[in-house]
Amino acid sequence: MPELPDVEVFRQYFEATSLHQGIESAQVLNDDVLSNVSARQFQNRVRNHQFDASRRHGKYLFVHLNNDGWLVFHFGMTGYFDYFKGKHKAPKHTRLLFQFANDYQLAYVSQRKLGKVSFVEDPDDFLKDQGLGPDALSESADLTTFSKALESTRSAIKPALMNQGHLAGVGNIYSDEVLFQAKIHPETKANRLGDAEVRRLFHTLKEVLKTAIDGKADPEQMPDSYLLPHRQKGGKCPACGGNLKREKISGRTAYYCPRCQGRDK
DNA sequence: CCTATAGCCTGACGGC
DNA sequence: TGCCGTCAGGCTATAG
Repeated sequence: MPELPDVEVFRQYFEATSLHQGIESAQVLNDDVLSNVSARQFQNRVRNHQFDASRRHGKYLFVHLNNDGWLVFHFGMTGYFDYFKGKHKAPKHTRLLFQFANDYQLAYVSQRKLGKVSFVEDPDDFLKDQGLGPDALSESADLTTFSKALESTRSAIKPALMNQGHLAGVGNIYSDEVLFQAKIHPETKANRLGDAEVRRLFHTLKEVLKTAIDGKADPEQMPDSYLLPHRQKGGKCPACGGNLKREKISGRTAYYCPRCQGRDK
């Protein structure tokens, strides 16, 4: 699930539920998801402290602890948070569980364990180490940067948009959505796009991500003109009604409308 | 250097 | 019902 819009919604959820709450304890139900700390270290650093700030960059969520240091959540393909009242059972595949003083708990759930949680002193150092580009919705992800990134690669536009080193936050689903809205074929070579197309793509990208966040990253809440709710086998193009095409592009499943999204490669 | 591909991990779904 | 293959909104290490 988690691309930029999803993670932004997780961040808002985290802020609304888990900020400024005394953490009485934390459980590590599966330490596969911890990347640079042991279960014991994790529990010790969290216990009797509070989360007091959050920040998102691309698909990463940073939460600050009031005793210094940040916890970094990455959600992989199947991660999410669930905040619930103490007595209830934690969801299946809960890997980490925070117990708050108000008798609520926050679960970090990750079915496939492709996500990771770690501790960092400085988020900016972490981002640099990961080689991440600017967050797709930030000011520093401007047209010039975007355009340079696309010129620098010979790959297809879809994987170029998903390259976190160029621009952080766009994944498989939203790259399809952005290309559909911009009416660009996903296999078009990134460095062959004309100036006008690059500009259109850039504005579409920002627009789609913002719209998705406004709709809580919920396909049901997307505008009728969006591909997302139709992105399934047998899906029809919301613009022309034609059959959507499903194809593997650099290892990932792409959906697009062959009629609306030209086929100039 | 670059880009493309297999592998990680677990479960859901469809076909036989 | 059971078994098997395929697929899944991410990233990394490795191969070419």
